[in-house]
Amino acid sequence: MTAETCAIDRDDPLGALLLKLRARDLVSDEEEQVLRESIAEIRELPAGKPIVRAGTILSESTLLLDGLVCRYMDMADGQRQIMEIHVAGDFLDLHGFLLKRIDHNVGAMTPVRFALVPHDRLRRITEEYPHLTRILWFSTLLDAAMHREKILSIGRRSAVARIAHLLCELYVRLKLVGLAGDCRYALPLKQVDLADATGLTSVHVNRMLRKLRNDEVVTFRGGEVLIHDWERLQRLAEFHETYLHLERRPR
Amino acid sequence: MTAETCAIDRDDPLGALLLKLRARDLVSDEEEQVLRESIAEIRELPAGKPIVRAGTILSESTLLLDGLVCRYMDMADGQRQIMEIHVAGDFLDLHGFLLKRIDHNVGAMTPVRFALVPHDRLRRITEEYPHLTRILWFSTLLDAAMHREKILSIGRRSAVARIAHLLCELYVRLKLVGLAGDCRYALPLKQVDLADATGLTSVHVNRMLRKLRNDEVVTFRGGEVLIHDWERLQRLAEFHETYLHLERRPR
DNA sequence: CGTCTAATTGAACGAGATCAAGACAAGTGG
DNA sequence: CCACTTGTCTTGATCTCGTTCAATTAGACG
Repeated sequence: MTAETCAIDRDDPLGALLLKLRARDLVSDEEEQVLRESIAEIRELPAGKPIVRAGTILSESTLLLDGLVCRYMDMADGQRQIMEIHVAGDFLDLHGFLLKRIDHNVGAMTPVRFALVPHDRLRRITEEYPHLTRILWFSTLLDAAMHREKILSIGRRSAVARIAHLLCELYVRLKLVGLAGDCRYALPLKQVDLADATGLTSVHVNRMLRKLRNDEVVTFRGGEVLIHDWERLQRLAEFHETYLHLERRPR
Repeated sequence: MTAETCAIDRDDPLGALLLKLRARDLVSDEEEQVLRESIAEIRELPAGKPIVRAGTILSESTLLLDGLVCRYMDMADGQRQIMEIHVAGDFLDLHGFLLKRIDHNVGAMTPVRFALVPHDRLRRITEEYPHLTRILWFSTLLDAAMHREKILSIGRRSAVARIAHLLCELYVRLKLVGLAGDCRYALPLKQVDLADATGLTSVHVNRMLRKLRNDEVVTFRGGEVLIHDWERLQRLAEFHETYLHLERRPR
C-alpha cells in the first residue's frame, strides 16, 4: 500500500472507481460530475475495525478509496467465511442501497479510507440518470459474478487451486486500478485471511503457499505477492478472467 | 409440480413474480402493467435442456414461470457446481441485461415454461420507471445475497448442514410463491443435482439424506420433500431467513 | 529482552471422496 | 408377459485431502 498506491491520484476520490467503470463502459463527464457530487464525506479507519455489522439498516453506501476491506459472515461456532475482498474503487455497500438491512459484515482488513455516499443521492441518480444507474447496477452484478466464481472455487477447486485463483483475481483487479505492478502487488493480509477467504484452515493455507513457492509459481510473503509464472498460475487455478467482464460495451 | 402449481394462477405469467416482489416492496398497478408489457413471448423447454450457455451474448432475459432451472459452471475435468436453483417467479438472466456476455450456464432441471423479456424493454424501464428499476435491481441483489449464503454454506457448513440449508431455502422460497404446502413441497431433482448444488458427491448426499431421514428431520424421496421437524432442520442448518430480505419496505 | 502475534512444522485424525458392486424402478422391444 | 436396458439409488470398503491438535520458530514492538 505504499509505492504503488501513488500510481492513481490519491487526491481524487473517484480515480480508482472511474478506472474500474471505464474499463467496462463509457462514463460521461456529466456522469462523473454527478458521482463526484454524490460523495458526502471522507473517512478513515484503522485495520481490523468493523465498518458495517450484519443486520444494520444503512442509509449510506461507501466507496473504498484506499486499503482492503472484506465482506464476511460468521458461523455460530466462530468459523469465518469471507465472501469478497474489496480493493480501491469498489463500491462497498451499494447492495445496502436497496437491500437496506445488510445481511453480512463488512470490515477493514488494513487501514482504510473511504467515501460516504448517502442513499438519497443514489436514489436521485436512479431518478435522473438512467445510464449512470445502469452502470452502478452493473457494478453490483460484478460482485455477484465474483460470488459465483467463489462458489465454484470453494465447491470444486482443490486447496492449491483456490488460493491460486484468489491470487489471480486480486492481481487482475488491482492492476485495473493501478495498484499492481508487473507480476507483483502488495497484499498486506495474514494467512488466516486467505484461509477465511478460501474456506480452508490457516495451517493448510500455509502448506499450500509453501507448495506454490517451492514450485516457483507464486510467492506470498511479507504482505507481498510475487508471481513467478503467470501462465502456470492461471492454468493451475483454471482462472479465466471472463467473469470479470473486462469488455467496454454500452450497458 | 402438479397439485401445488395450481395455487398460483398459471395463466398469469406475472403471478409468481408479483408475489415475490410484493413481499419486499409495493408494486403499483402501473408498474405491474409495464412488467406485463415487457414480456415478448412465452416458451417451453423439456428437462435437461440448456437455456443459456456461458459466453453467449444475450439480448433478452427470461422470467421463469414454471419448473426448476439452475445456473451452473463446469470445471475442465467435468465437475459441476450449481450456483443457484431458480423457482417460478425468478428473473433468470436479469444479470445478462447489463453483463451482456453471460459468465455461466443456465439449464432446465425439469420441464420449464418461461417468458422472454427483450433487453430494450428493460432499458426503457430504466429510463422511465425509476422505482421499478430499483425493484428489478433489488431482485438481482437478492441473487447476490443467496450467492453469499451459498459461499458460507460450502465454505463452512458440514455436509448435512449444507443439504439441510438448501432444503430450508427452497422451502421458504417456494412457499412465498405458493408452491410449497405445509412442511412439504415438490422437488423433482436427482441426488446428483443436490450434490452439484452443495459441492458434494452424490454418494455422500445419499448418505446424508439417509441420516436426515433416520433422525426424522426431513425426507427427500421421489421428488418430494417432507419436513418432519422444521425447527430442528433450521437449527441444524443454521438457517436464518434474513438473507432473503422478506421485509416489505420502500426500495 | 520479554511479550505478542503470525508463520511454520509434525503427527494423528476424520469428513468426505473414490471405487466398485448391487438393488430397484421404469421403460422398451421381442 | 417376460427379458433386457437404462438410470438412479443404495451400500460397503478403502483412500485422501484437509483438519485438528500441539509444539516450535520467527518477527515486531515496547
